[in-house]
Amino acid sequence: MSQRKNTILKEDGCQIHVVHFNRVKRAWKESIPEKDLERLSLTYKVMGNNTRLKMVMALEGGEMCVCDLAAFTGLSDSAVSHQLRRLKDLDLVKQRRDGQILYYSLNDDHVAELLKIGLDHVRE
Amino acid sequence: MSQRKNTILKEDGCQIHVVHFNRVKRAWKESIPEKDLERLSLTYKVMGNNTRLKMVMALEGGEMCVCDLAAFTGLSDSAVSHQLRRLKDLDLVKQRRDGQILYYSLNDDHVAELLKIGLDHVRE
DNA sequence: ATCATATATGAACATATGCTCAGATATTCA
DNA sequence: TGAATATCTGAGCATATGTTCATATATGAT
Repeated sequence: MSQRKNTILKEDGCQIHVVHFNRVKRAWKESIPEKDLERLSLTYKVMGNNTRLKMVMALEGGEMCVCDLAAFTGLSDSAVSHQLRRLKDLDLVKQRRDGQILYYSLNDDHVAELLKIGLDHVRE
Repeated sequence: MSQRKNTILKEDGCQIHVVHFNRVKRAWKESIPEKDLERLSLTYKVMGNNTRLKMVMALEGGEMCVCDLAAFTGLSDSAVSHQLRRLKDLDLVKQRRDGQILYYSLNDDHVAELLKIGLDHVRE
């Protein structure tokens, strides 16, 4: 294995400098479609915020409505509603209407699994 | 269960309006320490970015050095180095030096698990 | 219908984030 | 030792993000 950077001329004419071009090629070949990557990173990103993460963790204990989550987080109903929409856009939570009240809950158990593994990691 | 907002006077003197105060109290009681939450949300946040996520997924296939990751992502060595530091600060990756070359790899299998569950969720 | 309640939405603004660039470290080799 | 290579770091800047505020929509009660 070479221990020095090699200059590679890619098909598109660009020059790059790498130590292990075979590893780069493998990574390219194994990489998932850009669209999937985009959605995956959005999924982590949406959990990667104190407010939203608090909300998601609260919903682990059962469904709650917007104003409950606002009281819980100490934010305005509006702020909570904005964040709930982001969580819903990525299918992390779902909603159920009962009259004027919208009840939010975790969408599936992937979310709880992500929380569990994340916590395991943080506490290791 | 009441279907109307109730006005609650908290111990700190603040008034809040909630439908289900018991649920809010339970969520408070079950919530994790702020410091853990902060680190947990940082962990998701650091994965919630296209560049860093690409890098982490590439490292699933084995260790790579900075310039390999730069070539893989199409970014500068500097940009990659900055992002690797963020990943390392949260113990998502570790490094090993061999001469001038620093090899980065996934720190533990929590990372791979997070990737797997995230992908399951996105592809559901 | 009209009004009150619960939630959603868009604009605006302050802060955070990601990249680039210039220069600093660290390691190897002559 | 000094030059070359690989990576790191801090500042700066353009863009993204999170909250507030004002207002809109949806449901229920009178």
